[in-house]
Amino acid sequence: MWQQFTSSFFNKVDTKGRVSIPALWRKALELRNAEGNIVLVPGFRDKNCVEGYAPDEYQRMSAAVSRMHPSDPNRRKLEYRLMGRALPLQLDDNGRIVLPKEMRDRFDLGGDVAFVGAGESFQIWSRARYDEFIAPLDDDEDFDALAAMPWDPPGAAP
Amino acid sequence: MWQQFTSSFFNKVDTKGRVSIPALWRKALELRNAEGNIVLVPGFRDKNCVEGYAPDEYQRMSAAVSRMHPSDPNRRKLEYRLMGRALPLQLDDNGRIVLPKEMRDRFDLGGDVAFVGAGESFQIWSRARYDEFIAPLDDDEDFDALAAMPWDPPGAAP
DNA sequence: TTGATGCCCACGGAATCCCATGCTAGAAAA
DNA sequence: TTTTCTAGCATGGGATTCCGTGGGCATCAA
Repeated sequence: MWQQFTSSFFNKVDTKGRVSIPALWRKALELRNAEGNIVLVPGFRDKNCVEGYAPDEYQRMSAAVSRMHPSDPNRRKLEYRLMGRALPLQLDDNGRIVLPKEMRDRFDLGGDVAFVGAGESFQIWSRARYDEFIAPLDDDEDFDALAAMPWDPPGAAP
Repeated sequence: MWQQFTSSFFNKVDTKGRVSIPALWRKALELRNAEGNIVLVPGFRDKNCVEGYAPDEYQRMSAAVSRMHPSDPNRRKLEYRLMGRALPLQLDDNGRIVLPKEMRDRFDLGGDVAFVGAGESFQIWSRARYDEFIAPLDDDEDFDALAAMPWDPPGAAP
C-alpha cells in the first residue's frame, strides 16, 4: 500500500525543467526498485497530462504489448504511444527529475505543476489545467461510477 | 528495461551519411552485447522506415524463420526480407553508424531523421515522413488500441 | 584523379552533478 | 503551554561533463 502513489502534491518546475518528486512517492519507488528509476509517458491514457510509472509497472505494460502479434495493427499503435514516447529517467540525489523541454511545452509544465496519485501510476499536470479539470468532478455529480466498482466484501479471500 | 529502446530522438545525418545512435540506446546495446553491434533491416515490419535490432533480438527472429518448414513458401519470402536485406553494422567510437546510400535514398534519410523506440527494436524514419505518419495517431480521439491491449491485473502471475 | 570509408580531434550547447539556502513540521527543552 | 532546535524537504545557482555534430586526414578502390 505504501508502494502506491496516493495523495496530491503541488511543486514547482524551475527554469532548467527540474521538479522534485514528492518525498512520499520516492519511498514508494524505493520499495519497488532500489535505484531511483522512473518512467514518464506523455499522454498515454490521458492526453492532457504526463503519466509516471515505477519501472516494474511500466514493464508489465510494455510486456503486454510485446506479447501481441507483430502483425497486429494495434500493437504498432501501442508501440508508438507507449514505447515510442516513454522516457526512462532517474532521480538525482535531491530527488528531482528534469522534464524535457518538449514535454514542458506540450503540457504547459512550467511553474506550478500538480502531482496526482493514481495507485499504480501517477500523473503530472499543469496546475492551472488540473484545477480546471478537477472542478467539475468535485462539484456535485451523482458519482455513478461507484456502482461500477468491483466489490470484494471485507474479509473475503485475497 | 534499460535494455529496451524507448523514447524518440531527432538527429541529423551528415553529408557522409553518418548519424549518432542516441546515447540512451547505446547503453541498452552495451547491456545486450559488449561490442557495439547493431543490425539494420529496411522495411521489414513497416515499409516506410528502417528497423534496428540488437544482435540477440535479430537472431531470435531469424531463428524463428529457420524453424519454419523448408517447403513453406512463406519461409522463402521471410528469408528474402529478413536475412536477405539485413545489414550488420558497428558503431564507431563516437557512437555513430553510416547509413548506406541506397538506404538513404530509399527512405529519404538525409538531414533530419527520427529514431523511434519500439521496445525490442527501434525505427529510423525521415523526420518529415514520421511527422506526417504520427499526426493522425495523435489526433485519434479515443485511442481504441488501448482496448486491444492484453491486460493482466496488477498482482497477477507473471 | 575522384570518391568512398574509417579514424581522430574540436567545438558548442545542453544535460548532469554538486553544493547552498529557506522553509516547515515535529521533537525536545524550558 | 511556549520556545528552541533539528532533520527532512523543496528549490536555486554555479561548475563540469557529456553528447551530437562537423571537419580534416590518411587509406584504398575504381
